[in-house]
Amino acid sequence: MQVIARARLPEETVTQARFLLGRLVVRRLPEGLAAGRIVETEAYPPGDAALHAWRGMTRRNRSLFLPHGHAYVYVCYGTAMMLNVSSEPGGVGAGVLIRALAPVEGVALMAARRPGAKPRDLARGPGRLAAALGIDLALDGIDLCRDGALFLAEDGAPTGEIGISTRIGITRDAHRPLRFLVRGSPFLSGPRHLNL
DNA sequence: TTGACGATATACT
DNA sequence: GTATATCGTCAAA
Repeated sequence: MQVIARARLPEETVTQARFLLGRLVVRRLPEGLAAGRIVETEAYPPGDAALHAWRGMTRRNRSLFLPHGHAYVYVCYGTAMMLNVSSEPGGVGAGVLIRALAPVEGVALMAARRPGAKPRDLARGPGRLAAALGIDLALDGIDLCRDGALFLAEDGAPTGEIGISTRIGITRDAHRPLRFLVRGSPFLSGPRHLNL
């Protein structure tokens, strides 16, 4: 398992969203290591009306304007935390939402943070994934291309076939095919008919 | 299996 | 006051 260096991570938003499929999100918790393989992402490229940075920088979305490979963590609907990877050069403001993980390591640690959840549901959905890995606002803005509390890694495993669909839960620019997924994964969120 | 609903942080009208 | 990149719970079918 190797940390993904910034030079290896694609800068362009859609390219990065596809690249991240099959890669690992690694979290260092006090109790130990927890990691999951990314099976679902959504791209929010520059100019997209559903992108938080669309109307400019605010205190919440400022991490989107960091150079590609930094974490943008925010609270959605007051209760769920969302993990994004910033994309594009510094100052542009764009990112990729991580929507679902296949648990790989530290499954017991994730289960402890998601009481009552079935193994398949541990990190199925952006809010669930963040809860399972103990991701909170303290991690907003950290560099995901360096070994630390939270980072991206790869282990050379084949990604599998990639499927494409419209994004979930948005209204503006809802028709754009910017959701990417690993076909056939049991850990995908969203309605089945979108997971082809 | 599907659909409605409330919780509630942040931004915008 | 209204909208939102969600989730868990509950009820009906």
